[in-house]
Amino acid sequence: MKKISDSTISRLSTYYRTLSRLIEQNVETVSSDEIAEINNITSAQVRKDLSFFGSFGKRGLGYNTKDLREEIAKILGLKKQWNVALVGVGNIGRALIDYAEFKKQGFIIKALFDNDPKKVNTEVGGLKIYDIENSCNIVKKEKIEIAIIAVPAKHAQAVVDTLVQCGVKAFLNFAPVTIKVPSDVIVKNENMSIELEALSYFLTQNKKGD
Amino acid sequence: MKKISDSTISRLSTYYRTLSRLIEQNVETVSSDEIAEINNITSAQVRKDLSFFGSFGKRGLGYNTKDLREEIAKILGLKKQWNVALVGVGNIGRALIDYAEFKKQGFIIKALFDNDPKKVNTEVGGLKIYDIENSCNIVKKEKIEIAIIAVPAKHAQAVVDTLVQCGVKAFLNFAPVTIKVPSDVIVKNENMSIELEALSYFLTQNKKGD
DNA sequence: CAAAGTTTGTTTGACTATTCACAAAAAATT
DNA sequence: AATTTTTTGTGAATAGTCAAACAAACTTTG
Repeated sequence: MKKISDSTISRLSTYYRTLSRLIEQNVETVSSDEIAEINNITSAQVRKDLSFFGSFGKRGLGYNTKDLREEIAKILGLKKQWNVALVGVGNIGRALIDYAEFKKQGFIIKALFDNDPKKVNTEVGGLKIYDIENSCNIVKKEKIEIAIIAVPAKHAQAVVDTLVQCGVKAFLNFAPVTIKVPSDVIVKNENMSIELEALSYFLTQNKKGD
Repeated sequence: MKKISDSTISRLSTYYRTLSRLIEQNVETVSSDEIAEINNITSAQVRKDLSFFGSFGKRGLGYNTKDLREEIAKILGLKKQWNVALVGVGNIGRALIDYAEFKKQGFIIKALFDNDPKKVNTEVGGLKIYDIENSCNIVKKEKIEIAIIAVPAKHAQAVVDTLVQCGVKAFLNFAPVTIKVPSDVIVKNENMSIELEALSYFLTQNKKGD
C-alpha cells in the first residue's frame, strides 16, 4: 500500500472530531468546503486526504456525516479497543489517567508502571501500579499494545527498551528526548516545550520585525 | 526576513535539548553528524537548519556546545522570561502547573483562570485562580504574553477570543478543536489524541499487511 | 425534464522541504 | 611543512506536500 503522510493521518483525526461534533448537532451532510472552513485548510486538501482511501462523497451533495465518520474510524483503526499502559505516574501521568478524551476514542489504560518503590503496589484511579522491572508479565496478561511514556527524560530510553523486549510496538512519548527503536516499532512524540518554544520564536521574530 | 519552516524551528528546540545534555556531560565540541545521530536525522538537515541563522561551526572540528546552545537560545527567544497564563485548572491544567520543564526554559506561569465558581478565588501551586471574565486586568498586570488553553473543547474558542481582546498574541492549545484567530496571533496545538490515533493507524496497517 | 448550480475526485502544476555532493576551511598526522 | 583527514556551509538535485482547476456526477430549480 502507498505510504500515506503523517499530516494526512493527523488531519483525518481532526476530520473525525469535526464530524463527531456535527453529528451531535444533528447535521446529516457536509461538504469538503465546510470541513475545510472549520479546520482552516483548503477543501482540495480535505478531498485529497480522503481520496487516498476511497470515494466517500456524493457529487453535488457532499458527505454523509455518519458514514464518513465511520469510514475514518475504520481507516484509523478506531473500531476496536486499544489496551494501553502508562509508564511514569507523576504529574503528567496522573493527568493522563483521568483524561476522558482517550477513553472516548477507545484507548483504555489497563496498566500503570513506575520505578519508585513508594508508588509500586499503590493504586491510582482504580489501577494498581506495577514495578517496571516485571512489566513483561503484565504486558502479556493485559495484552498491552500501546505504551505512554511519562517518565523523566533520563529514563525514557531504558523504559522503551524494556517494553520493546516485551513486544510493545507503539509508543506515545512525553519525555523530551529522541527515542531509538527498531524499524518495526513506532514512536510519536508529545513535547509541550517544543511548541512553547515555537511560540517564543514567533513572538521574538515579531518584536524584531516592528 | 525569510520565512523559516515550523519543522526547522522545532528541530532547533531538539538541538537545544541535545546540547544541554551534552554540556551536562562536559562535552565541549560536537559535530553535525553526532547531533543528527542522536536525533535520528541527517547531518545535512542539522547544518541546513543552522545555516538559516548563521555559521556557528568550525570546519574540521564541529560546534562548541556552549556557544551553539547560546546561539539557539537567542534564535528561539529563550534569553528572556515569558509570562504565561493557564486557562482551565482541570487535570491537564494542574499537571502543567507543576511541569518543571516549562520553568526550566523560562516559561513562568503567572496567572490561572477558570470559569468554575467553585475554583475561582482558590489557590493551586501558590497561584490564585481568577475568573476568566475579568482576565484583561490580570493579563495587563502580569504582562501575560502566552496563554495555555486547557479547557474543554466547547469553551476553547470563546476563551481565546476573550484573551485576544486583552492583547494576548500566542496560544498553546490543548483543546481538541481548531481555534480561529486573527493573522497576527499564533496558535500551536497539543493534541494527544491525534498522536494516539496515529499509533492506532500504524498498528492497524501493520496488522493488515501481515 | 432540461438547464443551472453544486460538489466531488483527480490531474496538473507550484511550492516546500530534504538530501546529496562537494569545495573550502580547519585540524590532525606524518 | 606538506599531506591527509575531518567537517562545515551551501548550491543543485530530488522528493514530498499542498493548492488550483476542471471534468464528471449528482442535485436543485424552474
